[in-house]
Amino acid sequence: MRITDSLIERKPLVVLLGPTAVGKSRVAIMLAKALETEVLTADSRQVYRGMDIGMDKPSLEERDSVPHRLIDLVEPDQSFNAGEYRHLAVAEIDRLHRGGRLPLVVGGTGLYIRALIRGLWDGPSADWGYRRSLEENARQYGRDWLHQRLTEVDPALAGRLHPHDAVKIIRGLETHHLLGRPLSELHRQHGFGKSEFTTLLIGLAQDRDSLYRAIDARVDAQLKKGLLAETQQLLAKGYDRQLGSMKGLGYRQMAGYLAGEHSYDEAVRRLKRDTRHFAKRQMTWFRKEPDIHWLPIAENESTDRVVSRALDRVDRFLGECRSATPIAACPNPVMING
RNA sequence: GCCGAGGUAGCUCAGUUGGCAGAGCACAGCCCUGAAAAGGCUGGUGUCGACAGUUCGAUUCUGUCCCUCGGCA
Repeated sequence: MRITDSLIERKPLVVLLGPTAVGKSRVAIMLAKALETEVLTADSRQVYRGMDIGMDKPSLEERDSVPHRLIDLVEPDQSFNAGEYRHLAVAEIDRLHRGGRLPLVVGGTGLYIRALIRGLWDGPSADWGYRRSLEENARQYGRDWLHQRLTEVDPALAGRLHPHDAVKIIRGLETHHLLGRPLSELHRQHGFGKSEFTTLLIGLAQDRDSLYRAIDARVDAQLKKGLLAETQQLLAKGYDRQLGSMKGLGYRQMAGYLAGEHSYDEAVRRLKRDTRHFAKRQMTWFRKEPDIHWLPIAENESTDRVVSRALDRVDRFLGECRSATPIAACPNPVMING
């Protein structure tokens, strides 16, 4: 399906999101075929090469049938972040638009999706050397030391963050260190207010119990496919357990077992539990995201049926977009990002 | 049937020398602007097995009963 130039001007974008194990990837492949487009993954973990089973990447056959972009971008010991993601994703979307295609973004990383459709403040990425020195100081002077430092340079942000939330406190200190300005002020200026795309957000929703059953089943399937062996290979290549990528679900728990910290059964129990907790956090995030069109799906509902319901929604979206003369009348009102 | 141990939160259990019950796990709610599958916060009313007695007051003491698990028959 090609879309017309007048439509392309509006930069239409379809995003398929939802918690882990809800079946996004399966639906996405069929949706992409129907729309004659590609799958742009919005998953902070599928960017790592060699992490296939744990990150539940689509199979090679699936990737053969429909091009998947924005996966396998870096090695597990390389850093990646929301800013890079946005940069690359915008380029892919642009490429598809130029070819008259409707871009389809699929994923469960809430921040990446938000960053893509509403932007990020224009700041520096991580300074790992500085972060490590802050962590070292925190170890030496106590848990509240970082928070006290942040109170000195950015009291507004410090007031908003819990004293134990070291990751976000460190980002605030880092920004002040690099730019000399409080992060809270830069955030306020950005405000997530602008969207450069006309976006349809489709959320796949499943009732909690059946989603949890799906998670358990998927973990069992991942183990069967060789999650443990994959973890061993990654460790053997020298990827340390402390790496962000190795802290991903699956590798973290398997590495704990391999290090003799707990039994295999305990690793499996933890993996299932942690995956449930993760799914829950995803749902909390998405609940707050505005303008998501939720598709409730039944436990035994076929992928075909879900896809056809999603396609109906996409058709309606394109129709609304087409008939709307002023851009503001599009379903997801946009302000063109100057 | 007899002897022993036990019945307290969804689960495993602690505890109350008698004064409106508490941990771990599970579960739920939430925060989030370049680490985001990361990181962080919050949440415990539960006929303390049932009934009766003693007591100002019983989940705690006493009695009877019911149930579970061992052992002996």
